[in-house]
Amino acid sequence: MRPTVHDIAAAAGVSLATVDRVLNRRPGVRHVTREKVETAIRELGYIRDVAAANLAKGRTYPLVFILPASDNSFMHGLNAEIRQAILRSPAERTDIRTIEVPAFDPAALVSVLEGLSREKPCGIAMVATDAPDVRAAVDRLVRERFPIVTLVSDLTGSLRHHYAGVDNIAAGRTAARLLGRFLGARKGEIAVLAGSMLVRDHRERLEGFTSVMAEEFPDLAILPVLEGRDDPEVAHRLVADALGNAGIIGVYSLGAGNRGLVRALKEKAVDRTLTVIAHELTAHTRAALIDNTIDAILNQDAGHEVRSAIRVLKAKADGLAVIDAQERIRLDIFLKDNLP
Amino acid sequence: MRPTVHDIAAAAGVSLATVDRVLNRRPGVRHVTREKVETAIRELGYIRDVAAANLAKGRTYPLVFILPASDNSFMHGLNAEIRQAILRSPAERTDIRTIEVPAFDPAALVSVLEGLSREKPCGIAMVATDAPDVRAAVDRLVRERFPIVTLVSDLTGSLRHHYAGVDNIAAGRTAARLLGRFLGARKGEIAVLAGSMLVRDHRERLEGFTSVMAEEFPDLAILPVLEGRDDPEVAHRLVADALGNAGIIGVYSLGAGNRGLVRALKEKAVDRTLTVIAHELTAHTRAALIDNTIDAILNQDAGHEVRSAIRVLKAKADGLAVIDAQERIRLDIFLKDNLP
DNA sequence: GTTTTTTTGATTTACGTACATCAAATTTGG
DNA sequence: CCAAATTTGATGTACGTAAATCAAAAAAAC
Repeated sequence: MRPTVHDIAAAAGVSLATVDRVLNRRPGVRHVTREKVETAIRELGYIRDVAAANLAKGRTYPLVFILPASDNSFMHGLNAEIRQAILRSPAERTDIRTIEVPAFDPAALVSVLEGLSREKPCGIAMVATDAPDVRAAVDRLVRERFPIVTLVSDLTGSLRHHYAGVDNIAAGRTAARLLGRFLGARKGEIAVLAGSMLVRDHRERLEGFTSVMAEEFPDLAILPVLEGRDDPEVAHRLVADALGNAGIIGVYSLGAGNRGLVRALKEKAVDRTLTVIAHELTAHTRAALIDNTIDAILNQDAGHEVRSAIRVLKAKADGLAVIDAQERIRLDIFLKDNLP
Repeated sequence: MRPTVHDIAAAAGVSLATVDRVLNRRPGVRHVTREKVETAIRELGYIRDVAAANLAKGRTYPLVFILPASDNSFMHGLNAEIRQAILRSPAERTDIRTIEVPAFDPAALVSVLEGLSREKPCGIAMVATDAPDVRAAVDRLVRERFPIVTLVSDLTGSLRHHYAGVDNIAAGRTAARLLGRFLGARKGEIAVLAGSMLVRDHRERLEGFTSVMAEEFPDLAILPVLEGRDDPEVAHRLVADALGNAGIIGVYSLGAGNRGLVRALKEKAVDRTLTVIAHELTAHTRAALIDNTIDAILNQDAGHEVRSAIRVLKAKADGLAVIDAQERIRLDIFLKDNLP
C-alpha cells in the first residue's frame, strides 16, 4: 500500500500535525524536525494523494483565458474549445472565465493583466501580444506566483511557465520544404499571404519559410508579403491581384482569412497548376484540400492547446510536474488522405 | 456550488441511503422511489465527484497490457512508455502489468486472454493479432464487461471499446501522395519494404499506398513487396539487392527494421536521388532524415497511444465519457524541419 | 531559575462518497 | 387482518488529507 501521512508521522516519530505543517509549508517547525519529516517522506516514497487533498480543501481551479477579439475561424474554434472545457468544469473542478481584449493592443492586454492580480485566479492562459509592456506585466504576475501559460502565440523572453502552441518557425520551414519539394525542379515565384507582420506567430512562420527557401530552393523567388489582416475580403482582393502575375507557381498562406484565398484561387487559377499550402484546418480549407485547390494544410489543434493549457495550469497550481511530451503541441500536416 | 448526494436526498425527499442505493445500482428500491431520485439528479444536475468516490472506494485500476515479444525499436519504445506510465501509477491510481506473447501467434494470445477473465483486471489494452479466434476471445471478454482497447494494431469487427492507434490505410495513402508529389513528373519504379503481410497494420498501409498510387500516380510502378520481417539484417539484404534495379526512384518502408534500410541506401544509392519515405521515428530514421537519406517519416506517438489507452480504460471502468477528439491518435508527418 | 516565546502533540471536524448495519415503515401475500 | 417480505431511514465508519484549536513541552531570553 501507498504510505499516508500517518505512516510518515510514525516513521519520523512526530505527530500528524507536524507532518501537516511540513507538507503545507506552515510555520512553527524547527529545522531539525522538518528535516526528520522530509527524510521520512523521501524514504517511504510518500506522494500526496492529490484527490484526497483537493477534496479536503474543497479546491477549485479558477482559471482565466485572455483572448483577442478577432473574428476568424481559428479564434472561433479556440473559443468553442474553451466552451467545451467549461462544460467539463464540474468534473475537472475548474472554473473558467474568458476575457476578450482588442487584438494587437498591448496596452489593453496589460491593463487586463493588472486587473487580474486583484482577482486571484489560480492560473492564467493568454494569447500573447508581443510587446515589452506585456512581457513586463507577465513577469510581474509570475513573480506574484501566478501560473501563466501563453496560448497559440508565445512571449519569448518572459517568465511565463509554459507555451501551449506550435513552433511557428518550424511550421514555416516545413511549409517551405513541402512547397519546394512539391514543385520539384520548377522555377518561378511564390506568393505569401499573411495576416499581419505585427503578430509574432506570423513573423516567425515567414522567417522559417524564407530561410528554408533561400537555403534549399534558390529557383523559387518569394514575392513581397501580402498582408490580408486575417480578413477574407482583403485576402481575396490581394490574391486576385497578385495572380495577374503569370510567374507565380506557388502560394503560402500563413495566416487566417483563407476563405478569400480559396475564392481567388478558384476564380483566377483554374487553368494553372498552382501549388498551395495554407495554415489552419477549417471548413473552407478542408473543402479546398479535398477538391485539390490546396495541396497541404498545416494545423494546430485548438482543442489540444486548450486542454494542455488547463492541465499545465492545474499542475503548476498544485506544484506538480507535467509530462512534457504530452504537452508538446504538434504541428499537424494534412494532405487529403489523412484528414481527421 | 455543485450539488451533493445530500442535496439530492433532500430534493427527492428520501434518505441518503436510498440515494446511495440508486446511484450505485444496489437493490431494494421501489420503482417509483428510484424515479423520484433520478428526477432529482437530473434536475439538480448532480455529477458524482469521482475523486471523492474513488477515495471512499480505495479504488485502484488494475490494468493489463498485452504486447508482442518483438525486438524492434517501435516495440521497445512502446515498452518504455508503459514503464513511464507505471512510474506514474501511484498518482494515477493505476496498477499496470504487462504480458508478453509471441508475435503473430493467435493461439498464444487467446490463451492469455482467457487467463485474464479469472484475474479480473479492470481494463485490458492489447496489440491485436488479427485472427478469428482472437476476435472471439475479445468479444467474450467484452460481454463479461471487461473494458478492452486495442493498441497500435486494431481488431476490426470485434466488440473492443476503442482503438488507440493510427488509421493505417490513411497512413499508406498519405505516404503515397507524399512520394508521388515529391517525385513530381518523374517516371519509374517504387520499392516497398514491409515487415510482414501477416500483420494487419502493414497490410492496411500497403493497401492505402497502392490505391493512391494507382489512382493518382500511374507513372510510378510498385515493385513486389519486400518482406523484411522487421529485421534490420533481412531488410538490408533485400533493399541492397533491389537497388541493383536502376529503375527504382522511390522507396516506401512501411514497417520496422529501418536500420537495415538506411545502411543499404547509404551503400548503394549515394550517387542516385532516391526519394524515401519510412515509418516510425527512431534514432536511426531521425538521423537519416536529417542527413537527407530519408525524405519524410510517418510516425505514431507511442507515448500518446499508451496514455490514451489508460485514460480510455479508466473512463470505461468508471462508466464515464471520453473526449473523442483527445483520444484520436494522429499520424505525425515529420520532415527535417519539424522534428520534435 | 523564571518568564517568555517557540515548537510540538493530541484531537476534532470537514470534504463527498461508499458501504454496512439495524431498526422502522411500508407493501405484499395469504 | 396478520405475518412475511420488501423497502426505506438513521446512523456510523471509512478513505487520505486539510485545517483549526488548545494544551503541553521544549527552547530561548532574561
